[in-house]
Amino acid sequence: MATIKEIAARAGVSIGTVDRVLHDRGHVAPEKREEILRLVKELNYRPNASAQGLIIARKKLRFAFFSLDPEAHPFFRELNAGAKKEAERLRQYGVEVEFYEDFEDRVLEDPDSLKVDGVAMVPLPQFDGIRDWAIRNALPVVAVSTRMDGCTAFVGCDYRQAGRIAAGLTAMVAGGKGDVVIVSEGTEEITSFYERVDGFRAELADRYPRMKADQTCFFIDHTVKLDLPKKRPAAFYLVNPGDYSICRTLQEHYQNPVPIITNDRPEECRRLMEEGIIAATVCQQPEQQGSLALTSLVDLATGRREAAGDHYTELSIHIRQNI
Amino acid sequence: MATIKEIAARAGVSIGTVDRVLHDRGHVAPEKREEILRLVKELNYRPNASAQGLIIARKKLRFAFFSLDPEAHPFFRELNAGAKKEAERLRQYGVEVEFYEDFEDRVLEDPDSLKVDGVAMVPLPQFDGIRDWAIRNALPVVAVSTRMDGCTAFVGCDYRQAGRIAAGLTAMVAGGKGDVVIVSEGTEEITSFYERVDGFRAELADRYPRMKADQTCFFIDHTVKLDLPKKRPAAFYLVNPGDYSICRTLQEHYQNPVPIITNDRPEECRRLMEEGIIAATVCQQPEQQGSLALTSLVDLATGRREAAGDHYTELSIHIRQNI
DNA sequence: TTGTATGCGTTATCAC
DNA sequence: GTGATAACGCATACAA
Repeated sequence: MATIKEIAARAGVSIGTVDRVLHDRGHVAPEKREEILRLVKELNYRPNASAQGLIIARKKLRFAFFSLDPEAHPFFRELNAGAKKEAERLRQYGVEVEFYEDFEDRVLEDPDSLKVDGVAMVPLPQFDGIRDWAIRNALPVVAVSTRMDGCTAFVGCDYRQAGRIAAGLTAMVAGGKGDVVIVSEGTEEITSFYERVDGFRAELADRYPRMKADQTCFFIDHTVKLDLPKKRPAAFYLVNPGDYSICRTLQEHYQNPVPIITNDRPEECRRLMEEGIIAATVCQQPEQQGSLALTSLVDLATGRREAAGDHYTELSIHIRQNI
Repeated sequence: MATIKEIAARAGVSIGTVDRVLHDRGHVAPEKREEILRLVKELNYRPNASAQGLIIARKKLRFAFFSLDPEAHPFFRELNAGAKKEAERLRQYGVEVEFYEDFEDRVLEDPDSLKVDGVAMVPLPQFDGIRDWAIRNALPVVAVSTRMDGCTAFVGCDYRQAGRIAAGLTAMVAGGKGDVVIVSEGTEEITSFYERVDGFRAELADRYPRMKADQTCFFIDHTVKLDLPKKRPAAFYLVNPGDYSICRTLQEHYQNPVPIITNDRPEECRRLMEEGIIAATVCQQPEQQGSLALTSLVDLATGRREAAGDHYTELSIHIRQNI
């Protein structure tokens, strides 16, 4: 591998001059500049990543990760786990990460006490203060799982596509025809809900003309029973449930069990797949989202502007054979 | 982050002494040793990865990757691409990788001309000479995609599990009952073939008593037609095809198209999924295999013995909505 | 048994 | 406009 030293030697200059050319800092004679750039190309020079890492380490970068306790929703267990694993890896490069998973934390009222070079957060109203503070201080802000105004980068999945994939799976289990009932917890239509449903219906309309999903049942504490249609549907699409045990209720409602397609796969979901109650699930890789949020922050804080923008995690399909 | 220097300062010794303790090289007074270990724990010391990378870079590691031209099988296109991408990344850490994709290469007859610190290879008889040479010279050998005697590590998927997943998908499209016909190219029963079929049948036997897959049809140039049963099967399981266009032949053979489940997803397979001819495929992440083979080699060559053994890539499911 | 010096490749500062 | 040099954290050879 070519080094800066080698290029300097060949060009008959010092490493300082090479460095100035590489970083476009001027103060270099045009002909020397040309010669150096020629050598860079010829030797296919790439800066040594370890050496650069050592330089970055002396910046002593610190970041804050705002999320929620897994009790709020199983999604956060995996998200936080992924972020913490990545934080441990980044620690080996001299980067530190603080985690806030609690609305009670006093940092929320006193953002100035945060001594960090950037923040990642799940967009929740409680964190708006932190976000605004970060934007005012020109610090990078990464939104995780849902988009947010004013953020530097977004890490999450394409919920519409997730809905489309769920539709494809539903068609598989239903033989490409019949009525699908959409089931969801609570009543509020959050982004992850309506984008998935939107994609789901769009895919049915585009590719499965013999299927439809007109009815939506919301439940709280399994009271979904009341709303279920008399006629056995071809499948259920269970959108972002916090509590998967609703599946048992759905399972027992008709003579023949109705196949269930759902999203994500926390522990409870895995068990139900194992039992054959959930036919398939579409996952958004929450652990990867946690990890990616932090690596994006590092990239942004070290001036890699290409880290700004959207980062989509892959959507994976799981059935009982690849839980 | 704590550094060796900080630990040395706190323990009242020099960094040389701390280093000797960390690497268990002896020649340290017991009480100093204890104190240093205590501090390491207390400060949760982790060596800086960039600094270590800089040390590794001066070893000027070189590896050789033996594979085949994509013409031999589409699998190699993705495998090689993944390996080359990783090689480019490793180059930033001062590691160089040579690629051999040709049986004609004269290195195969003269392994001693290889100046490398380890090799990765797809286990093919043509590479046996290289493998034996590497073993004689105590160099790490990584087998990719198929296991091999004498290798230090294996990178690939669990073909039996792949077969089981394919069975699960087949059951989904077939409604959990009916006869499945297994279709495969050529006549030779290579590992990837029989392990997948083995897993496929085992899964049907374990979980889908109303299904079976007794018949296997081998084809060369679409002559499979001759062997297909009169009665329309519930599904086809197309095992490791080099040429996916056989799907069109299968597709047209019966009045109603029979759903096809297959493995892997090179370009040709993606197109057929797009058209709705292939219902689903189980993929072994060939790109990740290429990448992982090289990172494992680096780990082995730098003394991380835990890199020895088996590395399984994830098995992913793809349908037309997540091609 | 212990400490010191050197170098890895890059960045950045400073003197000329 | 240019070059010399220190520093990042670690490993190691060598001196004491």
